[in-house]
Amino acid sequence: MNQITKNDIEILQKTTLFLNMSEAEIREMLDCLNARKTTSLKNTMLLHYGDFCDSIGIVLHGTLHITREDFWGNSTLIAQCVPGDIFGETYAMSPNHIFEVNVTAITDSEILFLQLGKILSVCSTACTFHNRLIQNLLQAMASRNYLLSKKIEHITKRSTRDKLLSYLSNESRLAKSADFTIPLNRQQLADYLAVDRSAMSAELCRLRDEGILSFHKNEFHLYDVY
Amino acid sequence: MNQITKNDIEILQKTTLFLNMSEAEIREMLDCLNARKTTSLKNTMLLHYGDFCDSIGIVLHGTLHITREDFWGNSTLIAQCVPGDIFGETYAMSPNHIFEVNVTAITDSEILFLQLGKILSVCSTACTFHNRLIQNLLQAMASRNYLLSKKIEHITKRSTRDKLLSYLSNESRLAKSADFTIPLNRQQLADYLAVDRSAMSAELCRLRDEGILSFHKNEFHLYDVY
DNA sequence: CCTGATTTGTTGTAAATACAACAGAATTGT
DNA sequence: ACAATTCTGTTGTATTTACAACAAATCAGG
Repeated sequence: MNQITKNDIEILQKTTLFLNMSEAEIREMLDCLNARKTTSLKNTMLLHYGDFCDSIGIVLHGTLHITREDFWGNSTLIAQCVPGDIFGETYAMSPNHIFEVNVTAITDSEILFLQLGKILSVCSTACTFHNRLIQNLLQAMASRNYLLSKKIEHITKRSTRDKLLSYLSNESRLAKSADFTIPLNRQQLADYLAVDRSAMSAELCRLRDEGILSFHKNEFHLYDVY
Repeated sequence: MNQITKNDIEILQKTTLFLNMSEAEIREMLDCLNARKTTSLKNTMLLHYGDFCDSIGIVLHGTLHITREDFWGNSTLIAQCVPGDIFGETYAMSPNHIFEVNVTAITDSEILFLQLGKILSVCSTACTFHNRLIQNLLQAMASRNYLLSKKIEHITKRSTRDKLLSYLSNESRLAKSADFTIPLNRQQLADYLAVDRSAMSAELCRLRDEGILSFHKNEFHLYDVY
């Protein structure tokens, strides 16, 4: 079993799950959660489709790719996980605990696994932070849910134009202002909205020319016209 | 305060949250969760963007529409809720508890609200089913998460063809067979994949003609060709 | 069995999008 | 300051998709 370092703890302290807990508190929790720290070398698959999985993973170092293969064997990237990210909680919470994606380390990586069953049952040592942890886990899942719903909302729109307006409208709302800065560059935005970058770029300019919005780099402004 | 009827309990018993609990157990829980049953008349908005919301809703009767308005005031349907469905858990679990969508009763409806804070803190009466409820809530959120992720996976594909193959490939996997029946008709599938029905129908036939799959009504078969 | 309603497939056309290739702007590292 | 690299916008073309309108098939009820 690998030792959990002070550095690891610092990473955990930045995760939703252990936010604002002290090192001592976290170490107590890890004990209680039957934490296992594992290492995966570059380009090795650490979790496979069909694996039994009752634990959630937290990336400590490195980068993981979550992928899925279709009927014909074509692989698609679903998510990329970097230090601090949680993965597998959906499958760990599913009734049969069967993992339905592949997880591959694309660099040498360290991952911490926490046994979810231990989180759910009140632990015998009745550690003080148990409730906090449950609350944090629920919050993390709610937050993921929120992000997924938002993405679906944008991506479901039929045209590139409507996808852009849906996304920008939401960013404006977040900023509570018609002026706002988006955190994605053009390529990232195109990937997020599942459209072609150059076509999207052209559409943005059309929206600008029609006086619906204006932008300079990543700063946008929406005009209240109708 | 409206009375919770035996009929209401029967609906609750079919929800993920209270699955397999007895009437007595549920009534004890409801007390502990500060449950409020409310009535909404047809076409009234019962929750608004910006409302404070620390409770999750369960539909007992009627139909609700969850919608969102964009910057310019255009409204989009996000989800439809029918008896047994849970809603609002994402916002109830968010840090600031601010509701970001609108909920409208489109028929006369009855809704049960459960105060989420009560779920999270171990209740003073230490009711036996508290842990079960937390576990069920986590499972419900995981399950929603799973569905959202799946949808994103399909819908992110650039062409109608790839969306179809992604969806059908997954259904085949669920059925553990190259033969399977899908639970959606053509219009529903088109809506789910965010494409035009007739274009999708045409694409399905093209896939059939190319020998990639075959179908009869909602029964499909995928061919293992390359 | 018949009728009307619903679902599914078909086709042509207009519109939107992807794709490819490139030019200019901005950024980074030296 | 310069070169190399990345990012963004532009344009033309081929492809894909939406849309509309309709035909065929299927379904539901009387």
